[in-house]
Amino acid sequence: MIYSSELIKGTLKTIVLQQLKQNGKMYGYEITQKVKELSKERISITEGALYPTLHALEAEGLVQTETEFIGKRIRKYYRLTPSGENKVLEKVNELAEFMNTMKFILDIKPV
Amino acid sequence: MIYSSELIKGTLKTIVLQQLKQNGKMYGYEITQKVKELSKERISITEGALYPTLHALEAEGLVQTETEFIGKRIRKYYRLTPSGENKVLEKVNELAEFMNTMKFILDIKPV
DNA sequence: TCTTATACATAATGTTCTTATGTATCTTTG
DNA sequence: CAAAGATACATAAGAACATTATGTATAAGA
Repeated sequence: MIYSSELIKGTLKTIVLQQLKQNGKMYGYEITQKVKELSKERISITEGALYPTLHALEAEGLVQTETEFIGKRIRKYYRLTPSGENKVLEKVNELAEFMNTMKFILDIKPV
Repeated sequence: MIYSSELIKGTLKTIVLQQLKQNGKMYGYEITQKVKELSKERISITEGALYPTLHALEAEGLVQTETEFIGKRIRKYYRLTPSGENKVLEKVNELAEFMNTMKFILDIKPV
């Protein structure tokens, strides 16, 4: 079952930042594949969503980039800046608390 | 701490439907107050978000309304239709699974 | 050689929220 | 008793963020 896209809304930045935290440096396409794999095909990050998000994170100073050439093909790596390191902790904590609140409100039993 | 609004995105319909399931019938303002109370002030549903959502749920046939007068003031009660009863189960299950997937991806430890 | 995968990016569009505004009644407080 | 705040509905303009479509280009596999 693929999660309906509206659920991803609001969590995309957090997912991206946490992936960068866990893996040091990653390029865009790699992030989409990693998230697809981790979610067992249930979360697909579209390119139209990912790239603007990465550019926004860079503009906010939360990530920095380095460009590499693999043969002739460009590859743009992203990694967290120090302020990105702080931000990811905040974002993940907030989401964790939000999910607990939602479980309470929706009366969802632990598995 | 108030949850940043982007987290609510995509979960509002589910929250509203589940409230109606738990409480039988409710009016709009009552839903905002109940959710505020349950979330310990951390989730505020704005009227600009709530009323269009309720109207959309009605247009989709998931809820039906009955209007009451309290003195001279109107009060519009919403309750689930049979198809709304099915939908709320779907939506809550999907959200529960999504949250489990997110916990896994974000490496969030159980409390 | 053709298709699929890799890899970036942007633009038009759609959805859904926030913020602002509007109307009106009821209750509390100085 | 007048003003302020709470109750209760609703809509419109604007912002935010995603989808879908499109574009460019290289690499790998059938």
